[in-house]
Formats: sequence, C-alpha cells, structure tokens
Amino acid sequence: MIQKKSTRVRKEEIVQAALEVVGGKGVRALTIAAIAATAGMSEANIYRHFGGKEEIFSALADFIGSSVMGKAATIAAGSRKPLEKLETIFFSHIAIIAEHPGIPRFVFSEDVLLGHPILAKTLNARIGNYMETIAGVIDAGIHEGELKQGISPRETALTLLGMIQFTALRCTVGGHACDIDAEAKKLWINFLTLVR
Amino acid sequence: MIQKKSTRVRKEEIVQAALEVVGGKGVRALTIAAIAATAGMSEANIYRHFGGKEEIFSALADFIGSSVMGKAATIAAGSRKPLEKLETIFFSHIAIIAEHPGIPRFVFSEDVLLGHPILAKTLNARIGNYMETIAGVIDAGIHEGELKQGISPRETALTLLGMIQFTALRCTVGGHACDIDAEAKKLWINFLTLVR
DNA sequence: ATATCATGCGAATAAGTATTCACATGGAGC
DNA sequence: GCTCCATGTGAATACTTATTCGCATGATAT
Repeated sequence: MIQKKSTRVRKEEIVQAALEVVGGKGVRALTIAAIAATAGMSEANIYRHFGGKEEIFSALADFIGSSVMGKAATIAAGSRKPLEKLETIFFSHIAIIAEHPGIPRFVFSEDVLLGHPILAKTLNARIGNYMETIAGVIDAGIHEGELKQGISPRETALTLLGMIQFTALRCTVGGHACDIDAEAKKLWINFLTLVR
Repeated sequence: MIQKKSTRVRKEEIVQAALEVVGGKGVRALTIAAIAATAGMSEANIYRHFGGKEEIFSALADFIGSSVMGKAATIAAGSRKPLEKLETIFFSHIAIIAEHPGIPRFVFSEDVLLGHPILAKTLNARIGNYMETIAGVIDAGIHEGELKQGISPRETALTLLGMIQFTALRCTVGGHACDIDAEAKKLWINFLTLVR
C-alpha cells in the first residue's frame, strides 16, 4: 500500500500522470490502467479522487488551459514592442510543447474533438481567444510600422498557429529525428522575412 | 445475405467504407464493426478479404497516397508559372480535404503515427516528398521573380502546409460552423501578401 | 444439372476497458 | 493509546473490440 495523501494532492498527481501518458503514448493510450501505473497507484484509487474518465479529461483540459493558454495573454498585455511580444509568445509556445508533447496532442486529439463535444467546445473557445490575442498583437505591429501594411491580422495569426501546430505534429512523432527548437528557429526567421 | 462479389471489389468497398467512417467519426471509431456496418456486410466477411485491421490500415494508406499525394507532383511538373502552380496545389488540397475529411484525419491521427510505426514512416516519407515538391515550386517562383527574395523555400512550404492542416483541423470539428473554402480563400490571399 | 469453392454469416472466444464493491489500513484528532 | 473515516486495493462486472470457426450459399466451370 502506498502512502496516503489528500485528494487535492492525488488529483494533481493523476492529472500529471495523465499528461505524461498522453505525451508518451497518445490519447488513445490514456486508459485508467495506464494512468494508475504511471501515477503508481491502483486503478480503483483513481475513482476515489475522480468520478470517472470524463472528469479526468476535464481536469486535464483545465490544467492545460489555465497553465498554458493564459501565458500568451500575459505577454500580449505587456509593454514591449509587438514584434518582440510575438516572438516571445511563439518561442514560449514551442518550449511548452517541447516539454509537454501531451499538450498539443490532447488539445488536437480526435478523442477530445470528436468524443467529448463539451470539452471540445471549451477548448475551441480557448484556441479562438488565443488566436485573437495574437491577431491583436499583429494588428498593433502593423500600425506601429513593425509589420508591413496589407497583411490580415487574423489570417496571419492562423498562419503562425498552423506553423506551430504542424511543427509540433511532425516533431512529436517518433521515427525521423526532429529538433523542434531548431525547426522553430528557422521557421521564425522565415516568418519575419514574410511579415516585414 | 448480400450479393457475392470478388475480393478485388470487396477490398475497394471496405477501404471506401473505412475512409467514410474516419471522415465521419474519426480513426478512434474505425472498428471492424463500424466498417462492416458502413460497407453493408458482416464483420466476419471483412476477414474474408483482409487479414486483419493492420491490412486495412495499409490499404487505406495506399489509397490515400496514390490517389491524393501524387496530384501535387503532377501539377508541379506542369508548364504553368510557379505561383499559379502553388495556387492550384493549395486549392486542390483544400478541395480534397473538404470532400474527404477522413484523409487528413487518418494521415495525422495518433493511431497511425503512434500505433502503426511502419505506416507512420511511409506516410512521413510521403509528406516529406510533398513538402519538397512545394519547396521546389516556391524556389522556382523566387528565381522567376514572382515571389520575393530572401524567403526560404523549405520553411515557406512548411508554413503553407501548416496553414492547410490547421484549417482542416479547425473546420472538420463539429460545433463551430466553418466554411473551409471561404477560410482557404482568405488564407491564400493573405499568403500572397506575405510572399510577394 | 451439378459439383465446387470462393464468398458470406451467426455465434463463440479472448483480450482490453471503465467502473463498482466489499474489505483493509493508516493517520489525524481525542 | 484509541477511534474513525478518508484513503487504498484486489476482485468482480459489464461492455467493447478483434478475431476465429463451423456452417450456408450461390456463381461458375464442366
């Protein structure tokens, strides 16, 4: 029998274990058994702290949302120049993905998007906010003359997000070695060439 | 009992049914039962024509690869101007995704990328070729003066692919209505502003 | 016409999954 | 030290899924 801990602590451990499972083997492998094994506890104990798998999914979504997506808003609200903000947002997003491959995998997983409609709606809204935050920064950059005239903030933000997501996808797949940081750097330099 | 047909015909029907299932409910829902129901035959009959699920996955990957990815190469080999080629490739890719949402879902699904390593390797190689094809067209565009100097063909190709993939992802998710053709058009116009 | 064999199917099997339950236990408060 | 309840667990349950098997049948070659 493992040491007893409070539900508050166990919940965090379970969510972290779930994120680890997703990062390592995908949402498909996110079974109660896998979470229990990773967290080092029995399957039944999972149910002592969560009502079921749905609740774990929600908790994971909350964790990702509050700890990650909020960061961009903070950066965007800062006082630096738009292009600098954009760069910071881009590279912190990449860093987070590199450290927790489970995050993009969870957010863009079929299981969530097709299997948990309510969660999908929440996550979609968050992505929408994220996109608007970036679009706002781009818009400011255009008006301040850092970015060239004529580009559309919304579409450019989508382009940037697509770039990030595609890189995450390509790099978090085993088989072909892929240095996500190096890739990101090259993509960013090229992005600068495109938007200026 | 349904009408008897040759294995060759049944294989095609099964692959098409599989693609339909993926397009409608995702790779997660790609069960033998779902394929059988969609194709209008018994589950046992599936095994009359395919050795197992692995073989169906391979056949689906072959179908997608040969019928879709090859199109870009054909366009690229044509005699039109680079920018025109790029536009044609972009919009035919979008059209194919709009018609068969199962294609991007399958190619970028966790189940394939993490659960079928051999298939993942094959598909990765195909995506790599696709990317190089596009990079080649972009390179030509730069040299012919249609695209601005200084941009990197490879990274710009990745940006374009990311744009397509991100749009496909956002639009093939139920909940928020999303006109993929309209989105694509806006993204393309903005892309032109970026690369010229 | 009929024999044959590829094609088709219902039922059974085996493995995996989420969830529940009866019982164990250890730490916090007395 | 004792009690009690939150925490922890192995076993049981109900369901899904992939796969196999014995048997049915109908198209086709002779």
